[in-house]
Amino acid sequence: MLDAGEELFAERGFEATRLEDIALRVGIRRASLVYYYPDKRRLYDAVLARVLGDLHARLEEALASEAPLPARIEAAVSAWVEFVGRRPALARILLREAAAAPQRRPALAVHTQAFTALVQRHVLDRPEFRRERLAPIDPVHVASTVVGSTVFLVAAMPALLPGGRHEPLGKAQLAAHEEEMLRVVRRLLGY
Amino acid sequence: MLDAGEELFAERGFEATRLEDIALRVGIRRASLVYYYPDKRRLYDAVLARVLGDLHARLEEALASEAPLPARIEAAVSAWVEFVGRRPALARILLREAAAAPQRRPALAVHTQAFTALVQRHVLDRPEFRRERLAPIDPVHVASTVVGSTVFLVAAMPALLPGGRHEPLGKAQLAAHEEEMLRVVRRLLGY
DNA sequence: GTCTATAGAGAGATAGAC
DNA sequence: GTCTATCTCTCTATAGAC
Repeated sequence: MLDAGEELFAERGFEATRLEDIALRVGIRRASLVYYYPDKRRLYDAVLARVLGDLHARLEEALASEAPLPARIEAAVSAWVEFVGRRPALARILLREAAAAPQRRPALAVHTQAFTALVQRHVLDRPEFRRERLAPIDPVHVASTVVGSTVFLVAAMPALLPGGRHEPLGKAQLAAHEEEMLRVVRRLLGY
Repeated sequence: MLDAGEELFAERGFEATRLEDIALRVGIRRASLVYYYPDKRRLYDAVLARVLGDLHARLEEALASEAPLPARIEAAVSAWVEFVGRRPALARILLREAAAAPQRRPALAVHTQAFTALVQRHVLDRPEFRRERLAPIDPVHVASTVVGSTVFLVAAMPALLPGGRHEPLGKAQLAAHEEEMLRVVRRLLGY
């Protein structure tokens, strides 16, 4: 049910997705959805909460290890790329949320806070981080670059490749992208 | 009229945008829109055609100059960043189109062709390009990185910055991003 | 060109049986 | 839990006056 919603909301957007289609994919009728979620918006919220929760858990795992700081950051970037590569619906959902005017994304706002807190706790607040000689770059800019190029690649690129082969993106391309992201982060963080 | 459509389609998406709102912004009534565009989809197509046409013209200007190849490529990247920075609605529209499942973006398909042809003609087909010692990287990947990180930054970042200041993105941040994109392109193209 | 008025379709939400 | 049936609303599209 959340699976069906995740896929359809991602591919069509909230407004264009019909509850009928979600129900059909699950194998029940539209009215039966109400038994689980009182309305469309709450179903969407549940989809968003689940996928972002999963991502959050994965990133926390990478960031909270015992390894030194640069290795932990790189592990988080790798985890991110791998996670999105395996779950392209997240890429599409983030693209759509990013496209919406800021005042039109109340659902996402709650979650972004959790991610900034995560980075704050495991990176920015750490004494090792303060000792790093950083390039004079806004960390939000770094995050935006990594997130933006990854989601765009995962969502848009398969269709642009010759041969008509779509999802999922090839392993080689994903690995190349991961390398590229690591390079960007290393340079921006100045180590 | 195209201005109003561009902004609203960008911020809300095609489905969620009401013709009523577009008409209101123009200062006429909904039914009067029909005099110019027979239906909603054609208005959207016209919006897309205009903004992508403008971008195409700007990029062609940058790519068709007499300068040597690396300089022309860099000019195109700079033109791209500057163009999107001044027209954030394009960023949002591209984000939405990228998010849509491939088979659900007939409108964009026509235009992407024009851009790949542009690159083909002014870059890939040039003998100078063939002589370059390139990193073994897919040019589509390069384009995806530049486009994706820029549109995401322009659309999403203003809201993430402290102070509640939204659009447009500050000049300093845009300039920093442009530098970053140039660096990525230079490295990926191997010069 | 722009309007008012209305038709018509589609979709979410609700009621209540089984 | 899942269904059928229906209500209600919103929005696009159309007709036709000015």
